[in-house]
Formats: sequence, structure tokens, C-alpha cells
Amino acid sequence: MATEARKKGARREPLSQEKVLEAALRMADEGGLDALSMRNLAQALKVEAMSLYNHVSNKERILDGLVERVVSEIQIPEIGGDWRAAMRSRALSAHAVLMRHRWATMLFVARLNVGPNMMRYVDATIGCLRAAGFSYPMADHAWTAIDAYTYGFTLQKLNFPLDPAEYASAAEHFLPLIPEGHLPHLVGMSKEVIAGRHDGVHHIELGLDLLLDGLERLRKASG
Amino acid sequence: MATEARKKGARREPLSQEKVLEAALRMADEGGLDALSMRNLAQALKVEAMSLYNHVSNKERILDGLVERVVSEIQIPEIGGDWRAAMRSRALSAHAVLMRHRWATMLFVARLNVGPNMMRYVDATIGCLRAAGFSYPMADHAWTAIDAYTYGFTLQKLNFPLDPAEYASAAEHFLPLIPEGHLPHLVGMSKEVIAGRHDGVHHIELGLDLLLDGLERLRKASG
DNA sequence: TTGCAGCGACTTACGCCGTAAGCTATACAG
DNA sequence: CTGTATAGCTTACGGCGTAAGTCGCTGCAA
Repeated sequence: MATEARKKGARREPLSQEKVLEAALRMADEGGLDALSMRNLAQALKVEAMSLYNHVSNKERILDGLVERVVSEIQIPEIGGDWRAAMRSRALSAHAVLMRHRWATMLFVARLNVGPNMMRYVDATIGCLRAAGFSYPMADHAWTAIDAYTYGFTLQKLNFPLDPAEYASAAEHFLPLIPEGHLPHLVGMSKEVIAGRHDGVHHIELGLDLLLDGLERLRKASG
Repeated sequence: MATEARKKGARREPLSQEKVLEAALRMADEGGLDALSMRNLAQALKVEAMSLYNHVSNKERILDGLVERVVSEIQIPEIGGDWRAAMRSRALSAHAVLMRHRWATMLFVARLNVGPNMMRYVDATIGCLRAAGFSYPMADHAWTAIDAYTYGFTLQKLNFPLDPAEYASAAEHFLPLIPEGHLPHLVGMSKEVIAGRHDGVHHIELGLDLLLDGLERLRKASG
């Protein structure tokens, strides 16, 4: 059938790695990582699965390429200004980007990513902290702590299956499922949500600011 | 007749959900989640794949069961004592357990876990924070922040492919792979590691203590 | 104009995966 | 002795990533 079309004359313009990655990104955004198989991807590009291998060496490289594209959307911290503000923006930007690409955080945390964009991102981060007076080891620790929190928080949020608007009614359905008697605090928390005294919404800023405050204190103490 | 039957096969003692989960746990510990297929699992139990379905309803339930087993290994925080110490131990214990079961953190963060052990774990956590004077919402936020950091940190560590002893020599090999010129801070960090001025080892306690300090400050301010 | 190299797409096939559907042999209750 | 429950087993389906090989078009050299 594709042969048919080609015979008719309209030479199909060839695929390219960029087009493959673009389609893969769109596909993952729409259907998650599970939807991203070589066969589905090829189908979306109106091509057979194996034809993709003319442009990407294997699926792992596609995933690498996706991480690179996603990381390039994250705002890179400015070097030399207010380090706290810069690192705060960086974390919020990363969180926002990863919430847009709901499949991507898993790739960030479950594989080694050493593409050029990722390296630039890391370089700017270290640079920002160094410029603020952190030693290399402290910059490394600070960056690690902030990212651990940022990615961890994002994963928790991604994994939570409800919209904030649904929390109260969901808690109401959840309450009777809690085993009788032994879990008073879980019951208490659920009742707070049901009663509307706790909205159940978590904000990345809370833990982030605690970390940044603490790091600033360490910086001052050592500087 | 009966003799005949007995000769043919000394009746094998039957499988059970517990035996299946036990084998699955061992298998995952040895070969990671990838090694844990129904076929491999069945083979380890000297049974055909489909026979497992007499004891577990599907693979998802096996994974749920594994999470339950792993979470039961985590030290549950004491209620009513020093909340900071209790939550600190809890995080360190979780980290240690998850480092023993290197495949498990992914399951913790990538799925909803509402088994009885997980609920008990959460209940005790909320209880510990409530007893310390945190409001329900603050307890929720505190717990979320600590776990985001704990799981995030653990994932980063699990994903890092090197032993601390190898860091310096690995950095030496990594250095020439860094694109020329534009990444001075990454180069600088690598050189610090090569020179032995930074061991590159990260400690969960650093960010954890910053978070706990910050939360204690919030607790005092609100109580 | 012819011949051919190279490229990009296509085809087939292999060995995995989870699991639906159905079959068989044993153990035990009535 | 017979019926039923239990817990194995077999077969098969539709997915997966990808190795290996084929086919046809395009553009260039002779």
C-alpha cells in the first residue's frame, strides 16, 4: 500500500531522527510511555517499525533523545545573581516541565542521562552555586538534595490519581476501606479532608524553601 | 491403583500466594524487576507459568504484594517521643531497606500502594507528627516533603552506576567526554573528584536534616 | 545511455512478554 | 462409587524489541 503510493509518483519525503523524536514526544505526551512502542511510533509516521532503525539506533536512543528534548525546556539558572532565587526558579521550572511531560520524570530518575542539554543544565547549576560561594563539594550536595526533592515530589504528584477538586469526595469513598480500628490517624486525616478543613493539596514550594533556607544557612556559616 | 498413583508422583505439596511472593522477592532482589516475569517465576518454583494464576490474580497483584513485604521491613516511627528523631530514623530505615531491594523504589513511586502494611506505615507517620503538635495539614505537608526527598534521593543513588571507590577513576574517563569549552563548572567538579578534594559521595542526612530543622521551626512557630 | 552504489523503506522471523481458555489428574466428601 | 473442588498443565493470542535479509528508487560515473 505504501508501495502503491510511491509507485504513483509522489515521492515521500524521507524520515529523519528529528521527525522520529518529535513524533515520539507527541506520542508519549498523549499516551504515556506505554503507548510508545516502535510499532505504534512507526504507524504514526506511516512507516513500518523497522524503518525507524534507519534513523535511530534503537529504542534506548529514542528515550535518550526524549530526555534531551525535555531537559531543554527547563529554565537554566542564571549564574552570578541571587542563587536562592535562581535555584528556586530552576526547581519550579523543572517541576512544571515534568508535569507537562508526565512520563518524563521516570526517565530522569531511572537512567543515566549525559546528553549535551543535560550537561549544560548541570553545568549551569553547579556554576550558579559556585558563584554564590559554595565549595565544589557543597555545591554537589546542594544540587543533589534539591533535585532529589524536586524529582521525588514530582513523582508523588504524578502518581496521585485525583484532581484536587475530587479529594474530599474521594476521601469519603476511601474512609470505609480503611481497616477498622487500628489506624486512627489515617482516619483522622481523611475526616479532615472530607470536612474541608484540609484541602490535601501539596505545594512543592514548602519543602523546597526549607531546603533552600537550610542551604543558605550552611553557605553563610562556611563562607 | 493408589499405589500406582503415589509411585507416579509423590504428590507435590501445593504452592501458595506466600511462596509465590517469597520467590518473586528473591528473584527481584537477584535480577531486578526485569528478571521477574511470570515464566521465570514459575520456572523457579518448578511449575508452569499459568499455574501461578491459581494463587495470585495477576502480575500487578504480585507487585502489590512485593511492595507490602518491603514496606513491612521499614522501621515504623514511634508515636509520642522526639518526633524529629523518629522521623529521621524512619527515613534512614526506608532508605536502607530500599537500597537492599534496589527494584522496589520504582514501585513505591510509580504506583498507588494501599495495602495494610503501607497503611500502617502511613498511619504511624501521621500519628508521630500529630503527637508532636503538627496540625493535620502540616503533618501531611511534612510527611510529603520528607518522603519526596527520601525516595528521590534513593532513586538518584540507585541509578548512579559506580561504587564510591571508582568515582575518581571514572571522573578521569568522563572528563575527555565533556564537550570542549562550554562547560567549565562540570569540568571543574570532575577535576575536584579526580584530585581527591571531593569524594563525590552523597549522604541522605544532609538534605534530610535541613528539612527536619525547617519543619521543627514551622512547628514551633505555629504551636 | 547504461550500470551500479547507496539509501531508505519493507518483510520475515525470533524469542520474549502477560494472560484467556480449556484440559487433566488427584483428593476427598457424600 | 461418584461428584466436585483443587491445582496443576497445554495451547494460543496479540503484543514487544530487533536481527537479518530484500526490494526499488535516485543520483552519479563511465
